[in-house]
Amino acid sequence: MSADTTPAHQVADLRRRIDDANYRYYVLDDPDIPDAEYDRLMRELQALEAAHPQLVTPDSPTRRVGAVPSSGFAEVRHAVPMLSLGNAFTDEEVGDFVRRIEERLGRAEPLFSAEPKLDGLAISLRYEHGVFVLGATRGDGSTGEDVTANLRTIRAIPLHLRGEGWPEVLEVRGEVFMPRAGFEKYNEHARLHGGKVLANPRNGAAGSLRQLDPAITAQRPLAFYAYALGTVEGGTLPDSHSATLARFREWGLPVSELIEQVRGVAGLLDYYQRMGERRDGLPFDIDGVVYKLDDYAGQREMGFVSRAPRWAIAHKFPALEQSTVLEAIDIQIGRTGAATPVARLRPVQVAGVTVTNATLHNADQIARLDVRVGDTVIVRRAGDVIPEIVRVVPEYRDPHAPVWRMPERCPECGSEIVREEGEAVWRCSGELACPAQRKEAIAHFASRRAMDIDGLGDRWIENLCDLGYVASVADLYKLELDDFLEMKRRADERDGTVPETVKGGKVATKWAENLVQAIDASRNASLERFLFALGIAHVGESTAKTLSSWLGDLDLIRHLPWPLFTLLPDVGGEVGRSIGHFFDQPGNQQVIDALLERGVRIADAHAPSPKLRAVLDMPSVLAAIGIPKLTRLRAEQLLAGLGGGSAIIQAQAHQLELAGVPKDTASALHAWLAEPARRGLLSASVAAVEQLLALTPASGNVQAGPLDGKTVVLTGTLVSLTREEAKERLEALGAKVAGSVSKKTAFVVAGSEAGSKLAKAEELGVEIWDEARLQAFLAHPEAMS
DNA sequence: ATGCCTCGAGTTCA
DNA sequence: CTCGAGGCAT
Repeated sequence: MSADTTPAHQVADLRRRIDDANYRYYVLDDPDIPDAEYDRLMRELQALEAAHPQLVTPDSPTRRVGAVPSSGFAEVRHAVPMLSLGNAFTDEEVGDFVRRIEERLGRAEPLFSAEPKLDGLAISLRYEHGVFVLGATRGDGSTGEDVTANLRTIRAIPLHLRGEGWPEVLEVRGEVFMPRAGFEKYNEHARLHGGKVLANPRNGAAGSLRQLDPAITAQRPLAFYAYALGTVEGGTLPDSHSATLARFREWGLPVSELIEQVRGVAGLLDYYQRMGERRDGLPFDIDGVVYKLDDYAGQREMGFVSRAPRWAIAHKFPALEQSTVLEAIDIQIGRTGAATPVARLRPVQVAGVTVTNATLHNADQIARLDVRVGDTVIVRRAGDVIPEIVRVVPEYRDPHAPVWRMPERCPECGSEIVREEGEAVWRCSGELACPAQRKEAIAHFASRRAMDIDGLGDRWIENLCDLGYVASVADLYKLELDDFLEMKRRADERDGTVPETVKGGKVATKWAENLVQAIDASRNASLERFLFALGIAHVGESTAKTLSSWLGDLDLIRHLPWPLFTLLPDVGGEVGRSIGHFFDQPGNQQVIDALLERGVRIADAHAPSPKLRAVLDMPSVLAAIGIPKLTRLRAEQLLAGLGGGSAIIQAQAHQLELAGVPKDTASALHAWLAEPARRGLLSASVAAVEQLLALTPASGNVQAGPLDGKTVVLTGTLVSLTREEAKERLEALGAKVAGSVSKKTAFVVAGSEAGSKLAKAEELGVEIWDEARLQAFLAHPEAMS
């Protein structure tokens, strides 16, 4: 056995490699070994130390957990007090801060260190001869609690310093925090296993350090950044803050990469602005930034006011959370009848805007939060723009406030509000008898992505409906200029508003002319948009496109038995039935007839796509109908045995069995067929298969696109073309343009200011194209793969 | 049956 | 953007 494979050497080697791995991960942010490898090293070290207990040292990485649970925390006095910071909320306050320093020091634009203000817990770490010996919370600034055992479990905190040149005693101050990803993951795990769910990352970090059992702290995903100096004995440090932080890094202490050196008020405010923009994208929560005068001589000269230094200040971001009072919960009825509770709030400023409404999603959400009218609630505007109610403040609850219940009747039409078995949403059962659903249906029909009737907004739709000009979307196409003007006159009269006038005192009419023209322009519609505009449940843009491109003709679609729809990609039983149900309603067919009568034309009707031949087979249709026990395989046998689809309807039970179908399947089929409506559906479906086959061209111009079968995703802002144009051009080459990134995505086109989708793509290792690459590809699609 | 992956639907404010 | 839920691959 050679000298460097003795247990002592092996232990030393393993410890060095583990320390290096931690250093690369937490300080350099550049891990070089996978987690599994790290775990392997740790296990190896544990095994060696178990076999050779004499080799165990207190600063071994295996000793991070090991202390027994304590019954309380000892007090620790901070020799150098841990400071609190003054706050600035406005640019003026920052200007005042800088001016005070410049005046007292007699220097213009001194150098500042600008740092993110982490939302965690301030702590102090004491290293003696390079070994971590004591860690304490801030407490009241002069006395904190000894949480050494808990801090030892945090991998970002080195148990001994690297390199050389550290003073005999070094106190490092910094922030312990919980990165968002770790917080989410921890909570997900806790929810699944019935553990304690943490309210937010900040509370998570604080609570974790106050655990009496370090083994619990070890489970929590905590991290640490150093940002200040405490006591120093027996050694010297550089004469500036930024140089000290650089030294910290060399010694293996993690320091945020976001810290910068800036000058002048403009430099400070620019940093604040940039951090504000990046805030949502950071892996941890920050509640502002901190500016510190960089040179220690200047800091000493500035001194303190009470406990806060005059040489540093925290510039806070506007609060993302605010409390306000929930004044009412209203019910909003959507296009599909969904009854959505909306919180009416006492107006409050959140992250720079006034919030008065917030969605409560559905009744379950209200029950979860236990929100009641009159409650004081916390409102948040997080990464997205949409405000939400985070929780109620139970202390301010009126003890007599009743639990909120979904009203039994629709506030718009009085119909019953019902909930489907197993569904989350409650719906108004009034359908098109409900004025709210009618208005929403019309608004959807007219919307940009549907028929695109420019200028027909909510206000006009409301008036047209309320004053009886329009009951269905078809009525839009019989309106004339005078109808609009009369409608406006009556609306003004009703509301007591004064009609708008143009020069010369005449009543304004241009808006009405524009509307008539916009409605006329919408008469030429593509089948895809028209189908989408109808507002069939489960048929959005994508499904409308599928129906249009595969079937091609409105007349065909509106009379097709529903099982046929399920042959198309992404259309299953639920969606197929929904389409069929829509066209089964005589009222809907009448509306379509009226639209066509009043001049709506489908611009791009065509024969069914040749692609249809590949999927158009009788067994699939039979299997889709949902006859008990009748799988595709059985359907095939059945058809072979009976010699055709229509024979099934006439067949007696024993004939079915003769056809080679098991007894139970045969009797199930027979029982199913007993109902006339089902026989009708079956025979119509069988006939439709034949008809469709006859209509579908055998083959044809199914040319292979270079992107056939590939899914691509667009994100960010493109300069040379709009997102719509890019989508169309990619689709023309055979691509499917999806809205979210997954591992199946072929590539992501990232424009400027790309956000989460780009991050997701990077995470999944999906190919990323910039705009130039897209342009090059579109110019010569055949040249690239 | 289970677990992705998409799609549909609903939502706020300037 | 985010949920819920449908479709489909495994």
